[in-house]
Amino acid sequence: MSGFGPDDFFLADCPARLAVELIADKWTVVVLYGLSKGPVRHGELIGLIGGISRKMLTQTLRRLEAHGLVHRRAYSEVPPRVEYELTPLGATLIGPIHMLTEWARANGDAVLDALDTDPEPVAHNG
Amino acid sequence: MSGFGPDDFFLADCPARLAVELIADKWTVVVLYGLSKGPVRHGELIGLIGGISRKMLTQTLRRLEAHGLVHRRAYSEVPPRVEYELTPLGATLIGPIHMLTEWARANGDAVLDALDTDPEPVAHNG
DNA sequence: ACGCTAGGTTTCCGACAGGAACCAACAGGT
DNA sequence: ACCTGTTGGTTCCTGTCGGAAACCTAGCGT
Repeated sequence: MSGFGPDDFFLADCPARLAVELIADKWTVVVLYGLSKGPVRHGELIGLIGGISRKMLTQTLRRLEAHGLVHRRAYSEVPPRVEYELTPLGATLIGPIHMLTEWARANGDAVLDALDTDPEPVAHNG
Repeated sequence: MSGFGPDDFFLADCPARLAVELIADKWTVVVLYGLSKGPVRHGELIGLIGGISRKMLTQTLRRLEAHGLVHRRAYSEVPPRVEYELTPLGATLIGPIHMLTEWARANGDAVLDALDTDPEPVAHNG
């Protein structure tokens, strides 16, 4: 009746679930989007992504790097220069990510409108 | 230079960013996936989604409801029965969500493999 | 000698996730 | 009449995490 197969990533620790939890994160989607058009520097991302802190950006990039989605290229220059780039595996995410961002662009206003419209007192419990 | 337009949802509080942050969340993606095939009861989702607690499920559903993506239908029966269903707006998310879950199914193993393979000491700073 | 730049880490504190226990409402058994 | 089971939800407590600001490293220009 459920319509789902038994391996449908509902199991808490299956690889698919872990993969989703890796990218279903407040900053990860935006960072991946920022990387989707080619190599970008740390500082560029800081300036590009409004509201992110260096700490969270580094943390997010490290996690993606550890999972093989992002490659970190540090040049031995002064001042230091570091570029981040999607790996081939990471590049397979561009499609899904862009679908999400396109959806957000198309429906962001509707979602915000609902916040003001919905509050009819519906009484969730008694 | 950047290749991004100025409205490219990098601004911290633009509707697109808020919409992404609404669904880019540990549980939200899995819950939306659980709803993607039709109305589901609260208890069904609890049994279906490994690892989620009643509290987090309720919280996630309420947030989606407030943003107009999910509709809550409570039947006045005993014991109580509550069904959750995607709204038309919520249904527009099925495509993006399924792309994500398909990606996760296809690449989950690769992502986990990278965790064991990568740890070459790369020296991120000095 | 000093400050600037660029990437990163450390410190501190408030907020939130998560689990367990509790609550409400009524049907049905005894 | 009383107790129990079912279902959905909330409350309480604690550990962890996010976020801002300060600090660190290393060379180059002046």
